Amino acid sequence: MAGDNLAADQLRLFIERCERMHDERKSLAEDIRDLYAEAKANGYDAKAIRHVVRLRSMETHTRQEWDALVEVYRAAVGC
Amino acid sequence: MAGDNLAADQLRLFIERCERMHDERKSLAEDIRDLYAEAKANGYDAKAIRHVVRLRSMETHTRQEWDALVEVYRAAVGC
Amino acid sequence: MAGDNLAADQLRLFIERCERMHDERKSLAEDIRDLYAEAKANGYDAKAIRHVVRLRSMETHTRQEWDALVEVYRAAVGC
Amino acid sequence: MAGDNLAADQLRLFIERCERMHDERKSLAEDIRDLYAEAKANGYDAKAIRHVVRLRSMETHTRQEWDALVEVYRAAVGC
DNA sequence: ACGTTTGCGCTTTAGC
DNA sequence: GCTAAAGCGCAAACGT
Repeated sequence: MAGDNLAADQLRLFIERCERMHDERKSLAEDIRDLYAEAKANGYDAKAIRHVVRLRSMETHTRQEWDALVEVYRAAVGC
Repeated sequence: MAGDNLAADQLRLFIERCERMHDERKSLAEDIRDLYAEAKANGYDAKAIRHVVRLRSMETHTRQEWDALVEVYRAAVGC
Repeated sequence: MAGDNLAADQLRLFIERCERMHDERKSLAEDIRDLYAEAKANGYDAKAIRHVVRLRSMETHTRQEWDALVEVYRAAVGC
Repeated sequence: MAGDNLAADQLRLFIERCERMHDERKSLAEDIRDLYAEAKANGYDAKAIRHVVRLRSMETHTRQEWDALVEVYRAAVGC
């Protein structure tokens, strides 16, 4: 029946849209990896950059809380 | 010293480029999430779609692995 | 031939030893997860504990270098 | 204050427990590494053994995934 | 809302 | 030394 084909087509189109977006995400992840490789090639520490990016993505007060918590834990073990 | 400021500026610019790409990735993740929400709103099963998308990409990977394994075996018997 | 059987048995035993050790590792990983769950239940921040454990696993001078580097990067972006 | 010291001690003990388990895991990883080295020394192909071990565990996983997918499809058509 | 489970990306190690 | 693979941690997603 035509209605079934139509429904199947709509579902197929939806799935294909999802696949395209997943591909985009994968592609973007590769671009990010390339950027960090470029950072490394220019003498920067990629791991440290990632760390700072993560810190900056936090809200200010969240970051301050995190810093304080880590200080407490480090003090507890003396390092 | 001016050199230090220059170096710090370059580092800052690099980190900001990284941040922008991370933001893009986050934005894309939200888009994907929205797409699945739209699927759900249209009566589709988001989980099933995710499963199918994953299977399609996984089969390729499995096939590649199989091809590689066959290559190993062929090499082992020299043919 | 008996020699072939012997050789095959030895290989099989070896593979089974490998599998057992992989299982042990998996089991240990579960134990670690449980421990962090217990930490959380007692009001500790599991993520912060992981962070400190990682820092402590570094050599002292490596950790100091890491701390210094992060300070430089954080200063560059002002956070 | 004494209460603070007590709390810090408890935290320290917890972190040390975590560290011990991490050490155990690291030690086990080394044991596995040694086992593969022994395999190589005995003329076995370590890579092939790893591959076989991985395949054995993967097949189980794949079968489970397949069973789950069949369940989804059966549910979709109500049988 | 919470805990569990799963997928995804980063890190590190092994092999070439 | 570089590329490929595997372990590991984190975070989002699903069910309770």
